Amino acid sequence: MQYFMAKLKLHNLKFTPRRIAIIQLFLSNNIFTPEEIWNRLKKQFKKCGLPGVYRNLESLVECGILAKIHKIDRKRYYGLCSAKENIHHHHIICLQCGKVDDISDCFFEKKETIKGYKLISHYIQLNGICEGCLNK
Amino acid sequence: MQYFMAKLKLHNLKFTPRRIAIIQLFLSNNIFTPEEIWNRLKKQFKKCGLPGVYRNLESLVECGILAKIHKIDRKRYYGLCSAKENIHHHHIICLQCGKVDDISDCFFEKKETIKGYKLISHYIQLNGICEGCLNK
DNA sequence: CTCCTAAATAGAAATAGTTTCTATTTAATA
DNA sequence: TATTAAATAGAAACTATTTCTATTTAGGAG
Repeated sequence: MQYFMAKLKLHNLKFTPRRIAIIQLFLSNNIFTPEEIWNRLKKQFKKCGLPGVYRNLESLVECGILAKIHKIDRKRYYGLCSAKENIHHHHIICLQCGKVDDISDCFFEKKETIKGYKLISHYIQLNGICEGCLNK
Repeated sequence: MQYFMAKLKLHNLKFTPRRIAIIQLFLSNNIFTPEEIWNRLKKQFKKCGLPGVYRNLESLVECGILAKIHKIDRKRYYGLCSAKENIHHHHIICLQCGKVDDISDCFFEKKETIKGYKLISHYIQLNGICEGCLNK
């Protein structure tokens, strides 16, 4: 928790009960949609607004604690991001348990051009089954 | 146009004026959101519904004429897909003119596992500046 | 410990993007 | 030309997300 507190502080964000609860939910290493987070928070806090959840998830991304995960269902997912800040990396998620891991080995990072295009940015999302789930 | 007609036929889709118009818009090689397509179609057809545009774009993807393009702005984009059907490929888009090209050279295609995860699927979106725009 | 201020919050309402539904029309075969 | 599956418009519903306003709170300064 100290680690997260430091990250928040670095970005002038406060260490609120709401945020502690959100971070704790993510410590399971699962990915969640804003609504899933909201449903869980409502059990802990009798007052709890969905817009607040959206805001918190976004600020946690800003300070590098969470990462946005894109799936085909057009919902937003978030997961813990363990990579050092500002280091180019992507994420692989386990389709079974929702676990997220960082992938720093990126084919496109060094490429300057591809098919005549000057590469500016890219987005990679990997989906798989994690070791734990494979061994079940 | 013959080419597209054949693709549509293969999927039991009709060659309607609406679809011809949509395909023609994409022949510029640009990417468009459903709403952008709709705005352009409204000039040609006095009656024209947005749901119909959505349906058409989806069916054109189904038969391999268009590809879905993902950008960060949470809107749906579509672009012409020139790749042969069922061939694993990704897309690179020009951030300046919106041109789309296919990338068949994929680093992850042969990889079976990565970081202990058994790879199931992946999504790659490349953004760059095309040769034409670079030379301007 | 108390005051202060920027940041966080709830809740209501608005917005944006997309989908569903129903009735009508049309393309492309027989 | 008749037939029928597919395509359509338009209205309405729906879902995810954002904006707005007023109130509350965390955490540093004194």
